[in-house]
Amino acid sequence: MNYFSKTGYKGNLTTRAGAVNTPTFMPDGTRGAVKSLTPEMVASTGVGVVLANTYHLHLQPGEDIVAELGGLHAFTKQALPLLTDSGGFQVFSLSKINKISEDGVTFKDPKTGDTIFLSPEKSIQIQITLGADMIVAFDDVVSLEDAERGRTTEAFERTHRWLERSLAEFQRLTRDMKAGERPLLFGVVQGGLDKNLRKQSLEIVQSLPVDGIAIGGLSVGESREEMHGMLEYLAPLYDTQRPHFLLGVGDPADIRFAVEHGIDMLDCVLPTRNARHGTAWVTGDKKMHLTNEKYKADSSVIDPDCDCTTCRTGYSRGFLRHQFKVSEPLAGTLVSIHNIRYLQRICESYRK
RNA sequence: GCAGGGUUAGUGAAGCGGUCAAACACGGCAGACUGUAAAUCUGCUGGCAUAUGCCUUCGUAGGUUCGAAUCCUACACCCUGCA
Repeated sequence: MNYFSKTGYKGNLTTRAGAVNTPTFMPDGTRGAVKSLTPEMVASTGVGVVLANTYHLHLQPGEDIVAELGGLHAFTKQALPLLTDSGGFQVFSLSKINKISEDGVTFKDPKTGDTIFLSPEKSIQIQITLGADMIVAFDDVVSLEDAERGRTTEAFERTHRWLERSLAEFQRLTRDMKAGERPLLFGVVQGGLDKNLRKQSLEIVQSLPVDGIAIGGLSVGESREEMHGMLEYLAPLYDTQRPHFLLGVGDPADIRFAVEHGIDMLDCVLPTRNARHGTAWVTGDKKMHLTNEKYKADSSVIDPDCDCTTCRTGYSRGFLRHQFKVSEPLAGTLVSIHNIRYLQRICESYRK
């Protein structure tokens, strides 16, 4: 029943900022903060790692400023181990404003007019300068539409070439670091919904001296069956000596499925975005729309079985609904705490 | 008292003879959101059936017209000038 015990990472994840129990859900603090939460609030949810994003922090305020202010931990006042995403996802999510070449990707921000260039080397440099404890190789993520146009193979191949470049740059920059000071590098597996490509990609990534394996290119709009099918297919192929990080997943049912199929780490914007939009998860993985009229005079907490700070403090559904209706940011904050805790509890339930 | 302007769905506000159950905004209701261009976006929002349909609405009461939220008359209330 507990597939995790058979395929999951065997040891605790050890980073230079401390050990992390797995499986673990990691909230996204894209621009250096988990939206609407203080580091104390984030810590109260029991999470072990917080993410930040290379693309966003490079654009603003710039990694040099972050470094000047003491690095990501000091800058964000976040003591928990930090993981930066490479900016590879922005190749997908900002595909309308970027241009991909073998060398790297050029982004043109339509708002600021800024042009930024990201390459495997550049992404690793930024992440090292930011001071993250775990970093991710710069990959080429394809959208479903692009996959239909046959870009999957191109992105798959490029991701591996870029991984070798990322790894070389990583080794160059960390050469003089002591073992305990060196951040961990994750390579990314691509291949779209093609099992053959996925298998090859996993073998290539696992053949390299990376510290962890990330599964990318899922949860980009494919069906749940397709995503689960791929996770099920990859599960027996994992090297259990290294942690497996499923990028961008998120939904309680997907987290359960992923963890039961050998995934050790997951990150997602869903708990915080849904929270800001008024949706909480409750026992049974059900969604609760707190803005619904039926909660107007509801004195119960979001989920009586939840041990998050929001539920334990006793904030009522009626109060939360009211704060949402009057657009008070506090509502999103309180529900973010609840949702992150909900996902973390799922992960904790799989730990031995 | 005289002259002029106004009264439109929960609110604000378009419309000024037919294609008007009536733009748009807000509010209301419901939903979506998966490595954050997302405190965002989508649908519905007179009533009843809900697929095309029917019924009652545009201050009130009459009238003109094949046809009125739109034109005319009277009345009610509000605003601005002059008394």
